[in-house]
Amino acid sequence: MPANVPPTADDLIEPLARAVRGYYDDLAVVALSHGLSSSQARALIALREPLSMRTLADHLVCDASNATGLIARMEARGLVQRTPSLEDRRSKVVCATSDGKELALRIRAEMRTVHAALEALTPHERAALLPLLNRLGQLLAH
Amino acid sequence: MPANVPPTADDLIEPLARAVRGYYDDLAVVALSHGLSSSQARALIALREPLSMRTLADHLVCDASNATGLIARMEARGLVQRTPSLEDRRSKVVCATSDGKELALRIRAEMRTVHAALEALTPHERAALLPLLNRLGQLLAH
DNA sequence: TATTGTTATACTCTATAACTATA
DNA sequence: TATAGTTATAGAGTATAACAATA
Repeated sequence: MPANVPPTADDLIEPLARAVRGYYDDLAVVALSHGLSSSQARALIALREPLSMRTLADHLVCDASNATGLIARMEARGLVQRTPSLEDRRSKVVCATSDGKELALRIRAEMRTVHAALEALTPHERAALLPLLNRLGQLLAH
Repeated sequence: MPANVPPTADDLIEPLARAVRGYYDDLAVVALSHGLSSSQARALIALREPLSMRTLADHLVCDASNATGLIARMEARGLVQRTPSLEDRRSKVVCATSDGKELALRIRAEMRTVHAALEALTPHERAALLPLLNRLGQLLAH
């Protein structure tokens, strides 16, 4: 048995990248099966809470003009809705419709590879992983 | 203190999604700063080892015709190279050039949010996280 | 017959630039 | 002046269909 040296941040990069890629591939496949691009899936997931166009574009790390087209297509499909903001007359608020919310839930539920992976973990592993994921999520949110 | 009930797979989905999103956003921003799209960055990272066009397309979860255009643009930029396969004359092998390999390393190194997050973890947390990420990565690889 | 890679086509994603309305 | 959203435009990503070469 080697000396019990704690791993460095660099030691974690590669395993983290693999896990992330596995998750993202699953999401892309499931979203595609519902006719959603990855961007649309990300937008729909972000729209659990209503957001302004500006905030949504920031969240998607894309230009505002891109968000316009993206949301316009999703609105034409009945997944989201734009309404004028009451506070700032320049601004619009985007909400997921009931159809949109339902689709978001279904996509999340149909990510079988991810679900299977998490269920394959032992209760002990899950208990150890949860606080670490919460920590990571907090630290990674810019 | 509440009863020590181990978390279910569902309890982990949301924290996992947040962590993944943080990682992926960081990657997209850094890749963009080098003029690479997310797809190109994914391809370049996948090309640590030479792959056939077919295998690469499978890896990127996209159609083969898409891989053709993607790799053609990267080849024009000198990041990758296509050579005929010696074993199967229908097939081509894609390799990252030295420029391509260097760029992949730089992108990985410049993901400062991810690095900072991993470095903010305590040695104990890192030691606990490493085997869990390896498990997850293995389970998520389809 | 099946598979690998490509081309042609059409649509979506994305950034830049220019514009209107509002702050 | 600065900001929110849109439109126009151009280049990149993506799937479908059809094709040539090879297995």
